[in-house]
Amino acid sequence: MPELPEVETVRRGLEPVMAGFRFVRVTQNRPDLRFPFPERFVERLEGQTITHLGRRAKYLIARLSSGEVLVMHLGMSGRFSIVNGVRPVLPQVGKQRASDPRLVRSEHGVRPAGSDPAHDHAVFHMSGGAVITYNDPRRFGYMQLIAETELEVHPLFKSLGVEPLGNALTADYLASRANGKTTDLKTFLMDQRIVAGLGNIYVCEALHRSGLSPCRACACLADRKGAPTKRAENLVPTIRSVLEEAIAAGGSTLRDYKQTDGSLGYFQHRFRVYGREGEPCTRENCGGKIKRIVQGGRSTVYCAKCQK
DNA sequence: CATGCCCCCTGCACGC
DNA sequence: TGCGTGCAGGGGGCAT
Repeated sequence: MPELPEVETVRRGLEPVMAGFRFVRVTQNRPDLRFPFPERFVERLEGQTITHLGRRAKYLIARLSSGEVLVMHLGMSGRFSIVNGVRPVLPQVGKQRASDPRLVRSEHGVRPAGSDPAHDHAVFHMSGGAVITYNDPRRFGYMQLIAETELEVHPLFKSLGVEPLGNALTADYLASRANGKTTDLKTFLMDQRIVAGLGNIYVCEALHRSGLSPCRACACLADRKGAPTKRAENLVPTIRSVLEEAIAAGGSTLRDYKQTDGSLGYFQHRFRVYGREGEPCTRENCGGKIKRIVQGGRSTVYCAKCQK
């Protein structure tokens, strides 16, 4: 699920129940996700107040009163869900319970439909009453505790590129980073050391909107003198607008629900290439056909007719 | 230092 | 119905 717009959507969902509140109780249900949970994870969180909940690239960053920051990455399938301190009301135990459509049976017993307790890896009970559950079937996500003073030099952050929605993303910047490189444009934009927060979907969408082929050499963003080309000038606002539209739409929901309150993002309905392999190009009067190729081990979808 | 490939893990859609 | 295959929003680590 999560590229920058999804992570930002999650951040906005969590902020009202995390920022300014204290971890009253923390439950850690397994030793590791992608990496082991930090040493004494529960102890280092319980009692701490979150003074700020921010985002850098695809990371959520909770600043703690202890001087540490809790860094959370959602990987491919990580999700947070919030229950506001009240247990969901379940119907009576008995015959009618088994047939209640709000409930399902699983190896974990009868549980609310849509819940997935097998992959609830951490639970935060906040002082405001919210119960925040981190669920991640694939466990590509992770959490780290880092001293706030070391955040910028930490290996996770020190080589991150610019925020695509910040002032640092300019045509000049792209040109200077792309100049002389032989990488293709798609892989270049996916590289978190260049632009931090873009992922497969939004790179494909931005390239289609800007009419640029993902196969083109990224060096096309700079001219012979290293100055930005028209392509670079065009690409920057396109990247921004795709991300901004996606955030405004609550991100994209690909499989089940995604936002912290369980509601759906709906930007996926505005994908112009992603998930449209084999379909006619969505560009007015193009008439091309959207195809899928593999670049850097990841799928790229694009229209070879209107993306040059 | 840069690039390419494999891998982590689970679930789901698809074809037979 | 059941099974095998391929694919999925990310990115670390290793060989070259």
